[in-house]
Amino acid sequence: MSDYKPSEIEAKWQARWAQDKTFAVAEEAGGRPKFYMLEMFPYPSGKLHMGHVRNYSIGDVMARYRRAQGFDVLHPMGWDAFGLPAENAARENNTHPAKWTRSNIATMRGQLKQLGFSYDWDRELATCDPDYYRWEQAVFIKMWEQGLAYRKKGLLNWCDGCGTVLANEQVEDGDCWRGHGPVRQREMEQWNLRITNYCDELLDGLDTLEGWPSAVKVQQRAWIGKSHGASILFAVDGQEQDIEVFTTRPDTLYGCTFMSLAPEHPLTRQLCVGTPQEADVLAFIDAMGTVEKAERMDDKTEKQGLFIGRHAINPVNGRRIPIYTANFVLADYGTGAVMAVPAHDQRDFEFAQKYGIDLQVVIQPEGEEPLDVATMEAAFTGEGTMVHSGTHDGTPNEAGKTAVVAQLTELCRGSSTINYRLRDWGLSRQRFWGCPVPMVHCEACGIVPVPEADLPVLLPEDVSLGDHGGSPLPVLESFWKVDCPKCGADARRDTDTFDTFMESSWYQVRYCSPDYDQGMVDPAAAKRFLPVDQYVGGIEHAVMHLLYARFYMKVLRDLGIVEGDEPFTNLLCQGMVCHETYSRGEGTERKYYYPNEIEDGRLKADGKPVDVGPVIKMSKSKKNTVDPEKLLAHYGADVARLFCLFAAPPHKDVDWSDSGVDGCWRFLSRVWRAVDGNAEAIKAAPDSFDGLSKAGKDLRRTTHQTIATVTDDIERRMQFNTAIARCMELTNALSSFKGREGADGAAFAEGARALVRLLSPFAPHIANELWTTLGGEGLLEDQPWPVSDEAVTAVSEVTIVVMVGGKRRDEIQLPADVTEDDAIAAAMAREKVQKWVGEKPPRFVKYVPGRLVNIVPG
RNA sequence: GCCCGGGUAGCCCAAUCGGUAGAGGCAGGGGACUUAAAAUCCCCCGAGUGUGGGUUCGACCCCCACCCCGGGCACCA
Repeated sequence: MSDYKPSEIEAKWQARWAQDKTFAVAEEAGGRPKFYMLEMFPYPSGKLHMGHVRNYSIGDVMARYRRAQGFDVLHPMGWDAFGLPAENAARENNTHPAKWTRSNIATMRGQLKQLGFSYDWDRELATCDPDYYRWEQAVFIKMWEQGLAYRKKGLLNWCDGCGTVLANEQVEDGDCWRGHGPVRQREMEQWNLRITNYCDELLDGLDTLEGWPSAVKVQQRAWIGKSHGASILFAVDGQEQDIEVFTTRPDTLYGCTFMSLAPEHPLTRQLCVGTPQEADVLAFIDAMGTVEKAERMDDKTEKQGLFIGRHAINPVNGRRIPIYTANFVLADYGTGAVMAVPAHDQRDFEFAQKYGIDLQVVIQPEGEEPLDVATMEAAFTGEGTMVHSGTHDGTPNEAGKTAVVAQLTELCRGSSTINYRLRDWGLSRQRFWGCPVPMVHCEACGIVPVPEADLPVLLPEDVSLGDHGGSPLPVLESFWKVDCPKCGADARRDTDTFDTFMESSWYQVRYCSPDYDQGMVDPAAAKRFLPVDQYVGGIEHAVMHLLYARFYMKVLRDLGIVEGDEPFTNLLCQGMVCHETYSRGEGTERKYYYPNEIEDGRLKADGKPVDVGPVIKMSKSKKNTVDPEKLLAHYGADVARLFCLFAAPPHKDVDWSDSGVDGCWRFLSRVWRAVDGNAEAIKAAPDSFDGLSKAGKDLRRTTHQTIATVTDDIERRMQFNTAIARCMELTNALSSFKGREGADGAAFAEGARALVRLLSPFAPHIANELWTTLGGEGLLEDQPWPVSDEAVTAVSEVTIVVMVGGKRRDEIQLPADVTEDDAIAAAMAREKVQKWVGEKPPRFVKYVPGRLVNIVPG
């Protein structure tokens, strides 16, 4: 027998898989069903981290299992290769984003191959490849033709010092991250996609996604934020001007005593002109512009605002109400204007209290003391009856909502409305390392798309980024200077690039036919493989990526490029990989240490203790990461994969533990000894189980039960930790089993072969090696998945627990097919049971077949 | 504050439909092997399920209230 040496076997099988193209999908479907397994592709940041190892280990189990079940499995991998980190790294290291990115891809591809994942590497794609993004450009032009893409003004972080737009993450405390002074908001034309056209479909579609975690669906529903209400027009006193508000509480309209406008609302600036308050209001608007959004959003921030010098007229009672601008009113929700009802809205209440504005109660809670504006300590937001509401008095407020809207409709001053929180998708990024926008701006013709024959618009790769924070494209004449495709005059190419969520919104489509050069996807391939049957990734993408991808799918469907409504049928969100932290020092001086610098709570370098912090998500900043490279070098891929899967079920967080890794190493070593150490006996074992011993029967039962539970754990329960535990159990059973000859030898051989196959999705290298050792021909991947034989798992006798009054008092062995009456009789006959039951006939007897008898004494 | 998870042995985790709380691993104790150690093998120890109520013949599981931890969020009119 040899020792288990992963370094000697893993590379060998990886080479074999690559050479045989084991994981390539058959060109034509041979009558087999397809299974499209996809894990979220990584951003090529440098090296793999443990989160990747876990994500891809989970996906690989599912892919390998489905393949074993006879599916044509599509399991691709690629690179989400555009993004800001590449630009930053390029500036720091004086290199080019493309070079940095491609070098990272090479490193990470090597690591993935070392882990032995079952990808079809021929389908690998990188989103920064022109053959990829050209289709994004082509489809974008189609979206523009359909009116789905449009331009509108948006606010951007502008740094005067750099003369560029900054991403949110490049703004630190309102200042430019490169120390070039304050950042101000500047309006610029931006490309947008009308995702809001699909609000209802995106919302209703969630109900069809039974294979998605409810947490993700809940978050998406909240993000779309559909609410029913009314839009109401208020006239401005003395002006030819209406203000439109959105409210979910039209029933409180009679209680409206003032109006609040967002500081950014155009009317705020416009209406104050010529009033004594003008200067103050303009100062307030500017002041609000510099306050960080996060701070304004914080509910602890005090309500702030001021009168803008104008009044509005309540359309139902003619009341003249002051117009305020207020910090808590959001410009981009609803209409950016709020009818304030301080008696029945807590925010309006606080604002009114602060600025001494009148309250008017219009909803009276049923059966309680009348509300008194003088003594109210909070707004009343509950249900009740309408009062001080003209003809609506006495109406329950719910019914009042419709009644007031009807009244407004008659007056032509309002209507029933549905409002969504979701806003259109802003696409333009003033960045370099992204997909160029395939549009030309011509003075005469306006916006002109780049003709299809001229696609792709290539991102130049031979430019210097310079040391300002911005993109070189606007100053790169060879890039932006073009002739208008329509009239031929001098024109300017759009120098923005797309949000990188664009590329990740359709990569699952491109994988179906990554080399297709007639369009985004070969229709036949799309028909064969879409949608993704199982998607695996982090919960952090619950909203943005997963919502954009769903939207994009619907757009592609409407453009006739793909069929189907949803991109991902089943979704699994895996938990984070966590580790405790080690540090010293106080506050900002605190210095962190990597786990491998620590031994027994002490820094190896000086032998002195460090502060051991809580178990939190692995991150570079806290240095609580474990390097997959070292782990791979020391234990090999199978152990690394196994530990990630064994430590916790996929959706839960994993606490990294070195001792747990050791345990997995020991387990695979035990498997090795049990199988490799008995290879000759296993190979020589007969086929027949005639004359099996009692122990042999038990082993066979264990084998077949393990097959059944592991299969169920993988396929239905997606609980790989228990599947591995079952494999450990079977290993233990094999290790302690003595028989090697005759029928018992056959039972041992059966168990060993089953173990190897069951283990193969988790630890494919050792499984293949042992399979070969046992004389297996070809690859283990081509062997069928074992099937549990119910005749073997069946038991002749069962242990029935006898409870008296709900407490366990005895147990009895009975034939498995015992009847209820016989089981109860057998239980009653027991001396121990009699003692607890007493003389009287029992009040109640419950029999759970094969499990227990519960006798409740009289 | 609101929404979504989670709290089981010293630790990570099982208990699948409301039916014996313990499968698996780690750690700990004892033993075997060894000159010794490592490795390996065998045996053992261990909680009554965050807290308090309730429903039930029976509750880790269902209901109510509360505590703690994690994640998410929208002052959304």
